[in-house]
Amino acid sequence: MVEHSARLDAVFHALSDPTRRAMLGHLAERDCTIGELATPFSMSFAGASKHVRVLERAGLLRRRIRGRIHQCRLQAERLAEADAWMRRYEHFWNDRLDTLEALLRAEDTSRAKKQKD
Amino acid sequence: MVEHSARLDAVFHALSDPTRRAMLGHLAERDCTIGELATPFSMSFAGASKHVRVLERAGLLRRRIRGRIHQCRLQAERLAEADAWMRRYEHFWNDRLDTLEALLRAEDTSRAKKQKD
DNA sequence: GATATATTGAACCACATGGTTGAACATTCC
DNA sequence: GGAATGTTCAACCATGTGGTTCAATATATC
Repeated sequence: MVEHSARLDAVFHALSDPTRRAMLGHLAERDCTIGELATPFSMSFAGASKHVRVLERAGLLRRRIRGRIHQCRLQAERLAEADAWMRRYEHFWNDRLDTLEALLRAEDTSRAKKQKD
Repeated sequence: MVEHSARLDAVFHALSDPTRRAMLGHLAERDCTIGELATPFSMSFAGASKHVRVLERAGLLRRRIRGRIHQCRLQAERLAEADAWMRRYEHFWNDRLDTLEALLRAEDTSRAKKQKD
């Protein structure tokens, strides 16, 4: 497996802040300028700019500078990497369902037996 | 939607450190004591203990104290929550494939046309 | 050229982080 | 009881974090 480690560090760190997650939410609907990303949060422009840079360094958005406007676009490949990491644990959170399913199957079997008897 | 925000903060923060991700990797294979979690990393016992607490507070592991031994078990529900959050973006990282597919289809169509001509 | 707009940079603050060390605690073993 | 084992606590350190403010830069508009 490739050495994704530092990348995952950056992505998970970027996602660990609710402001940044909300920014990604906005970017999911449409491309945004820094200003548009800043205004929903009662926060200084410079503060928002820092958050955007964290997202950018994590590879979660791409910035296109057109004149004085910085247009940001969601870039989800790194999210995919992070998701791939998480899915290695998928069967752990499905186990309860699996167990339940097994129980139901066993119940059916015993009921079928009873009917035969 | 429920207010998962603080939980997601904690989970993503916990995942943003490579040592902690590796610890989860070990826990995925078998339950471990704090000592077993600490030894693979050239790190003090107390340091490992801190990491474990971060994972515990994020709800990613459960600790069962039996005498002087603290047995840790992976608990993946919170991973599932984080994964659910990420999958809202799933179509973004599938878009490239979709686009490629569309291009291939278009190419086929135009080739078919040429053959007709 | 002057002014308004969009963004970053730099300096700062309070606080959290990842790490250490050494002492303390609790339990098990001899 | 005494010694070894497994773990945490407390204090400390260097660095990073999320936030601010104010100045600087670059572009657009009048």
